[in-house]
This record gives sequence, structure tokens and C-alpha cells, in this order.
Amino acid sequence: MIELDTMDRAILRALVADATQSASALGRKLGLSQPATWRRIRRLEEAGVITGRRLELDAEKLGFGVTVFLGVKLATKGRVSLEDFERAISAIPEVQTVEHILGVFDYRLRVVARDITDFERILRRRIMMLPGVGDVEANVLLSEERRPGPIG
Amino acid sequence: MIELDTMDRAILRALVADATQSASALGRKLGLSQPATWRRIRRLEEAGVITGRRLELDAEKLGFGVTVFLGVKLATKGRVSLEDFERAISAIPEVQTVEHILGVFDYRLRVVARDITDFERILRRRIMMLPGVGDVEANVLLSEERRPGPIG
DNA sequence: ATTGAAATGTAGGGGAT
DNA sequence: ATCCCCTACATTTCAAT
Repeated sequence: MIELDTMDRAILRALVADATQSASALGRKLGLSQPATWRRIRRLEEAGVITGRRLELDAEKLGFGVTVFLGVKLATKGRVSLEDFERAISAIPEVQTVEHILGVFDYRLRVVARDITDFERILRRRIMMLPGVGDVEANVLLSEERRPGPIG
Repeated sequence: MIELDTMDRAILRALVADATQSASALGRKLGLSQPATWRRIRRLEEAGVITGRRLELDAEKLGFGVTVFLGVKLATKGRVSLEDFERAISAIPEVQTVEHILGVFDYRLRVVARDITDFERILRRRIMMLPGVGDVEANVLLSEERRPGPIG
């Protein structure tokens, strides 16, 4: 575990708000030189606090107008079942996120489809064919808001 | 809706895989000049296909070891209820994502907490106090995998 | 007071936009 | 042409001795 001081947190907060700004622009805001800012960012990356920079795409503009969250219960839950399921699901490109969870369901999947017809095809021919799938619950995404979340 | 050709899709695929690479490096891979690559990227941004670049943080390294997905049903679902709920939830910093959904639940929330004790506090004093909250379902995140998702 | 570690600043080259 | 990333090197700060 790494120690984060006030300046590190300020940098993280600023970059979460706008990941495109340069180290020099950020340094000016925080009263720090460009190399000092850059070195702190790199240290945060090396420490694994910053895990990456991700491109955000508009799924609708790409022709995927439907996003569905699926809760999945496995019928049988041995170690092999989990591995089989995870291996099989990696072959479905429409699955954007696989979350292994504990609670009412075993997995949560974020699935995109061109439209509802396309989604039915994915659900019936792909999701339902996954090994060990038991109960499935679906929720259609209407809108989504991402918040910065707590830093320190 | 914008028309995307094969090159646009190749650019998007490459940038989704690695959002840090420069336009020139990307152009070399795709057999395109650097300015041509850069103009295409900017065009994709202006068209709203690329909506932004987001910093990915490791919540655990920030001291938030627990992530929970909450499904929320509202007790009353008029227009005012939705607005009240969304306004109230924006005051809870531990809520990272608010998804308005259609199906078994009305909202899905991604919530981070320092530990289970901290989560209980957030659940009882914050989430359960939200206006109009009915049924709540919880799933604890064990692990998560993000996949590139389909482009074309 | 002195030393050593850590972080900062200035300056400059190389590359990208 | 401008801006940014990145390294090198000298300087400062601060804690511990």
C-alpha cells in the first residue's frame, strides 16, 4: 500500500475530472512544476493507483442502441463451473464487462446489442448456451451517470 | 449518425486497447500519416463517437476495499419521484455510478466503501434514507473484467 | 550540526500536434 | 511554430542522528 499525500489526491481529483489535461497545465493549477507533476503521475501509475486511461465511446453512435445488464446465477458452483463459465463468456464480443459477484447472483454482465432483436439473438444463442447457467435477470439501461467517486 | 469506414474502426479498436498511444505511433501501425490519423481522431471526437478519456483508478489502493452493486426499486414511481431520487443521490460521494434502468429494478448503483462496516453506515444512513426507496438488493464485487466490446 | 533520503526546480533535447 | 514528454543535474527540505 502506497502513501498518498494531499498533492497526490489533488492530482487524482483533477485527472478524474479531466484526463486529457497535460502535466504542465495541471502543474500550473496546483502550483507545481511540470516535471514534479509528471513524476507524481508516473509514480501513481507504477504504484498501481492509476490502472490505465480508457477511451469512452458512445455505443449508440457505433450502432449499438441497446445496453442490458444481466444478473446470472449458476446452476452448479464448483471451481470448475466458474472457470468454464468465464472461459466461455470471453468468446462473446457483445459482453463488455464481466463482474464476479457475491450475493443474489454469481455474475453481472454488461451486454450491448444493435437493437432488441439483436439482443434476443445474443441472449438465446449465446448467453443461455453458456455452461452452467441457471437463473437470469435482465435490466435495460435507460441512462447512466458516472460520478468522480471518493479519492481520500 | 456518422459514417465510419474501416480505418475509423481500426483507429477506435487500437485506441480502446491502448488510449495512451500517439497519433503518429497509431498511424505507423495502420499505414497512415500522422496528420491524417490525428484528423480522424479529432473528427471522431467532434462527432461524439469518442465522448472522452477517463482515468481508471484502483479503488482498493485508495483505501476503498469494498465495492457493492445495489439494485433499487422505488416505492412510488412518478416523474417527481425519479427527480427527487436522482437529486438526493448526487449528494452521496460513495456512489460512483447511477444507472437508470428498466426491468426488475429502477436503478442500479455502484457504491464503494472502506470496508463492510463503512458500507453498513452508507447503506443505513444514506441509501435507505433516499426518498422513495423501496426494495434494495445487494451484490458484492469479487472481481471484474472489462473487455473491449464490439466496434463495428 | 550533519548526513541522507525524497521531492522540487531549471534547463534542454526529442517528438508530437 | 508550439506544446508536451522526459531526462539530467543542482538545490532544497526535513527527519534522524
